[in-house]
Amino acid sequence: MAELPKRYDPKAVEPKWYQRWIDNHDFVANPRSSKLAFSIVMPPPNITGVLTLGHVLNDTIQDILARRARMQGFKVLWLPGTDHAGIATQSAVEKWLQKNEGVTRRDLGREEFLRRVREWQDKHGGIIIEQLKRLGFSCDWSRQRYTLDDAYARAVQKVFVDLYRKGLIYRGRRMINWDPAAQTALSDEEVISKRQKGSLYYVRYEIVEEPGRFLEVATTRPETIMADTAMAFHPGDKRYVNLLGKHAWRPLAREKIPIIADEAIDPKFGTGVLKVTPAHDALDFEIGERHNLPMVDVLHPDGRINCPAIPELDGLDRFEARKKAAKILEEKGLLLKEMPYENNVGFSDRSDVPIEPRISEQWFLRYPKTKEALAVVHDHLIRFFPAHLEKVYVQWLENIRDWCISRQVWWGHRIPAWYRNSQSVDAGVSPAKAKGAAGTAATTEQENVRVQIGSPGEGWTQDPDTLDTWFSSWLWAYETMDDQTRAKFYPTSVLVTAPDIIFFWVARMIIAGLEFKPGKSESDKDNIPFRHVYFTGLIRDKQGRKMSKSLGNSPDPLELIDKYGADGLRFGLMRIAPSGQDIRYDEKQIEEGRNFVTKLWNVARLRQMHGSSPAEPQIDYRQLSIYAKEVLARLNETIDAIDAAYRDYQFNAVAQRLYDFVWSDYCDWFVEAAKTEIFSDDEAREKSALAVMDFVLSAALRLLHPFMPHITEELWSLLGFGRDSIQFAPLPKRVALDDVDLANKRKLVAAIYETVRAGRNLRAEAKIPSNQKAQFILRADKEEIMRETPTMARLLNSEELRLDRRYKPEPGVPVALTPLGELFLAIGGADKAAERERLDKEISKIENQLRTVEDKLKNTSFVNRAPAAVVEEHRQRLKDLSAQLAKLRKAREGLN
RNA sequence: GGGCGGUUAGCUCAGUGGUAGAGCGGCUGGUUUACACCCAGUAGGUCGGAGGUUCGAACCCUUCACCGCCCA
Repeated sequence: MAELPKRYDPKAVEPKWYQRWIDNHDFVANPRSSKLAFSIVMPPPNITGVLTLGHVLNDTIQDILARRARMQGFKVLWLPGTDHAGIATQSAVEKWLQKNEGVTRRDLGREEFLRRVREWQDKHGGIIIEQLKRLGFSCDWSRQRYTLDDAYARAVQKVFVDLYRKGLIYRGRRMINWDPAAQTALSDEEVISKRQKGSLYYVRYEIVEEPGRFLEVATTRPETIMADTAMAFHPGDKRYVNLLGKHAWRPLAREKIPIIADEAIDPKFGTGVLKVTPAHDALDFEIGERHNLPMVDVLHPDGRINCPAIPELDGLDRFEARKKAAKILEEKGLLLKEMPYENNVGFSDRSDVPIEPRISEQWFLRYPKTKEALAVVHDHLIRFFPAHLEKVYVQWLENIRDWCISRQVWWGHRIPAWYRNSQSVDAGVSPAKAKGAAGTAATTEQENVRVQIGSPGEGWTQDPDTLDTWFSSWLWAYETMDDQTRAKFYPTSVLVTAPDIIFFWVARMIIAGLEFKPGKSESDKDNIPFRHVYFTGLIRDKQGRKMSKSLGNSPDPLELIDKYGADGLRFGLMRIAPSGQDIRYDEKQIEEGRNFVTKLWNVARLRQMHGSSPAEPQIDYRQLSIYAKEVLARLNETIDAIDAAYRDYQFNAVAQRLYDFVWSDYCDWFVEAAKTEIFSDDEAREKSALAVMDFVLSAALRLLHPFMPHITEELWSLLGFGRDSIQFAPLPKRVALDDVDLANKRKLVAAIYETVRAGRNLRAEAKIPSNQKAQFILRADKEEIMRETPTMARLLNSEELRLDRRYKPEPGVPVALTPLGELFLAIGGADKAAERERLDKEISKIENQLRTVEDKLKNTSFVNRAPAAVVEEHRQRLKDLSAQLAKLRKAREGLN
């Protein structure tokens, strides 16, 4: 067997194994397999995207689940793919075109622009997939899908047509969220409300019927005054009742507008009077509908003012116009005051600019199956981890509103609606067209509109708009699978995603599954898209800020892989990923992951230096040292703890347990103790120790494989464990440790390790350098430790550990109390003063502990009411502490 | 305004009723034949504040403060 290189080199090892796994088709899911199915669909990254730490976190968790399931004997499908990301991709390409060719998409025209996007997609779309592969992810790449695949696109169109025929999709003229930067409508979910500092302007409107009398209004948006079509107050507001039915002069674009009363007005806000601007505010729109007010739109789609009547404002950007309008009012003496003001403004999740509420004709979906979607989560057909996110989901579903699904974007799934007259086709972009009443399915179901896949024939023009990207990705859980695959792998086992897309994606996928029923029966159980949803945390920087491109605080995972290896990055990240909480990222933690990988490598090297390992390590229970029994018992505990943590998706707990077991239990204690045997002349003992090393190492590699696939495969292969890939090796089971004496043996080991710690402390206190051998004497009366003294001496780095039950130390010889007896550090010329000080410190520590226990036991209600076992435990502690104290005091007296 | 998380060592976080923990960082000593990406030792905490329940509270309850998220 080749010697292991002194250093582990992930750069050489990781690509080698990944290529081999791919060549062997190890990740391909065969739907005809007789094994039980385990499946995950990967949340598809955007084709515009590059790999972020968020992807690493998310997809590493999926890989861990997939790899563990393979080892548990499941047939695993992990289905990858990408998302066309309508607005994001279109914006990216538009930006690129503007920068490099100085042209807009309208300059190019729809066909040419789409050709350019596809070009761009072919060049950039695969980048993130290749990046994912560097992390060792075990996706079935033969099944890679794209939301614009032909079959997938047909499915999206079919779903649209079906929902339309069911009357759930309709076209309507409604108040929507308009993104003036991207120039498209958005759904409610894509609007993020942010606290904004601005001004509250107090404006005077003169009463038409009572010249000289004014109505005062507080508004944050003076630039929309030209669109006011009424003034309104609360019907119960006594200040204004006498004005009802009269009129006010609109101060900009001067015109008479009625004064009305409406319940929706908050009499406590501002002056209690509202300027009603139905075309530019959702609440005002409702008021306008109730009072049959005209709607005046004074904004261009890009957010500039559209009001030729006022040349000073016409064409100005809305925010410049706001200041300008205030100035004009001030000059007219109609601006009373301007107060600093903070309010919530809706921002576009896409462009990060303030949204304009705007009347526009769009396509909407009335969500089906909302009750069922609530029930499947409530009844735990679908479980959320962490569970508290169920409440967020419930809250959204209970207040659900129709989904605006059309986008004024060219890149995406074009809406399969056709119009007979091409002039009425500019849907959405111009709010002035389509003058019909508020739309319903009935109004759109005219002979001039057809909803179907493919053109009805000549004279028909397709709707120019595309569908919200989420209207395609809500089918991702099953439209990515062919029939056979679906029969085997749907519903999927678990979805791993971030909590910020719980509405965008998770909830909508559940609804889609329940509505379209892709499962093998009609029952909800067979049609839910996944059984579990695990929500990861969001990764923040050291200061707790979100990772963002603009802050530049987002590290490049590829650089991290170069520095620390994919396994190091994966493990480091997993160890700090608590369930349901955000993650503070610090590169130090990735470094620790790398260090752990190195530790594993080195302990394997040590093993390998002592000869080859058998393919299937066996242990002979009768030959086991007490240290071996201890480490095997700890292995059992680790296996149990890991199982429990996996059940709750506590990946950080799994990682931490493995880290502690390998580093502390195995390397620091067992291996060090076993060196006595490994280096001994007794061949049987050496063989037994090496067998235990192999046994535990083999188990640890398998337990670690899902977290760090490359190095575990490399070591599995180099050490010759098993003939096949570790990927399909069964996970280790608990070792049968049926020694009736196990508890006593473990107690002895604990006492020995405790004694070693005490001795090391004595050395350090006595300032004996680590490289200098020391002499210890244990004043003990336990025969059973006789044969353990060589091991203890090794662990203490001492020449020897002498047992002497009658040992009489010179005054000043440092002593420590251990569970095995008094341990003396034999040094010449002991420093009496230092020892005195050390003992005094020790004595007062014990005295304090003793006092606490005594006080408790003196408390009769404690003794009477606490469980007997607890009281007994305290009594025992009292005994132990008293004995220790007596010994310490005796040692201290000798120094007087 | 409603809802949900969080507040434990300098930092990042475990700990869900019975003696406060880990890693990192700090300090001390060390190239001990697996590992300086390491080994050994060590300092450091009135568990956000105040009440309550209990023999006993970091943990359960109430309330307040601060930080974060979601929804209006």
